[in-house]
Amino acid sequence: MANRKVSNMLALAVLSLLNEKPMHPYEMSATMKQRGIPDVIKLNNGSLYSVVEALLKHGWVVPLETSREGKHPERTIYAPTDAGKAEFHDWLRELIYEPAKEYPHFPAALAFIGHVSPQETAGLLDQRIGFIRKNVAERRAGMDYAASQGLSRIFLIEAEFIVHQSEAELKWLLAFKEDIKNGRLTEQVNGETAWHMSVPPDEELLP
Amino acid sequence: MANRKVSNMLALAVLSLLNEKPMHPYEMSATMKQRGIPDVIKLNNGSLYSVVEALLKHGWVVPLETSREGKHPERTIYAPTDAGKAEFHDWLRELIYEPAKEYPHFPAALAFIGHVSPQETAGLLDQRIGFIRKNVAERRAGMDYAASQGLSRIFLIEAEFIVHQSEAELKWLLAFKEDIKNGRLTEQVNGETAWHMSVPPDEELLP
DNA sequence: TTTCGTATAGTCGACATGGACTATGTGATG
DNA sequence: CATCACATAGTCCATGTCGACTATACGAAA
Repeated sequence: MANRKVSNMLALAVLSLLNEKPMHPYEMSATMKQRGIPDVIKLNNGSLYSVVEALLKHGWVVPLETSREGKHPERTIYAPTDAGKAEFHDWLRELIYEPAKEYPHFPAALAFIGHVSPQETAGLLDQRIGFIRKNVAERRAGMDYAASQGLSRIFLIEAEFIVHQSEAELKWLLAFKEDIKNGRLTEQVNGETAWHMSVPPDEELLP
Repeated sequence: MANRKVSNMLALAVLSLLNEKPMHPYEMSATMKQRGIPDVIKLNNGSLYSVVEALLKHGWVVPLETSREGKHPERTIYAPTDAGKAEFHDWLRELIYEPAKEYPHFPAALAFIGHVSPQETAGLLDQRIGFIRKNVAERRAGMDYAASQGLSRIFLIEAEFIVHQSEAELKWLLAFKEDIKNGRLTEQVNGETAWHMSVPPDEELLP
């Protein structure tokens, strides 16, 4: 993947918004909130301003004018440069066609699940299942409401994806729990149910 | 979720390794690589040393001894404290039962897909599908090899999860492509196929 | 025998991140 | 009618992160 000079995903959102019309950072923030962007891109004040600063430094945006309203701090309104527009289009396409190398926490934690007993693991998985079901229900409700207001499906497509992946995770969690309960991953060690943990003698695991 | 004093997942791996036996950072790094940890936790030199430093500062680990081999730099061997062991167990459990709030790139990019034409999107999705199929095949091969060497399934459980989620994504990508091709998301705008993009008049999208 | 790749072991510094903070105006609430 | 919460607009800075770099040793290839 190309090494983006500004890699924070907030910058993608900023470029997208400026492609619609010039804005000052605070308006970007408000617009993003209204559109639910913070559900998929971590938004916080400090990062937004420093990301805009970075975009400026690399010539993707330029200040158009600065104004002030009453005694509020001064506002700087930014517009995208041609290079900024090109960067946006190129970056967006790359994000779609090339899977990013990411490190979600859950699979990482699974790598150490041997440190938790099978019974306790089953209980923890139950709690996770509860949380995810709740998240899915909430997201579904939000989607239904937005659709009922006349918003096209294409604007909700990222929520569709997230719900789909969450449901896949639910399926996997239930199957994993079943495998624990049915003893397909465990053995009896002096009366206790423990993970079946055999390791090749030489640890020759790198083909 | 509890605010971990050291939140980098590398720290979890470090604590896990030190729970087995005291080590110096370079040995941790080598052991992690041998076990395939870098597939699920981003490992890099600089981060490892600063994470160990942070663990030390917060009292999760202590230096046991420092030694040197020839003219190589000095090595500091660390051991976990009781607090460090407790932190490890608590953190690991939390990661299992509570879904983390994460921001993967793909759904974020989907939120801006309106900026790419339906036809081009279909092409990009095809490329993504190709990449993911390749990743799945490679991971499967690695799992099969490890299993053939006698490694228990529980040590491969994170790879199982990742493959499962990747296959779910593939399914979704194919369905999305179908919806584009069948015109379930598009309309004709002066001869061109474009996304159907209606927005409620008032943008009253926050219930 | 020089050079190349790789293992050993760790340091450094530029940049990114995000929580906390400043300061003002305004509508609501008790 | 005081104060509380929230909107407006942005700054600051302690930490965290990670690529690049240092320096030594050693076997193999050229």
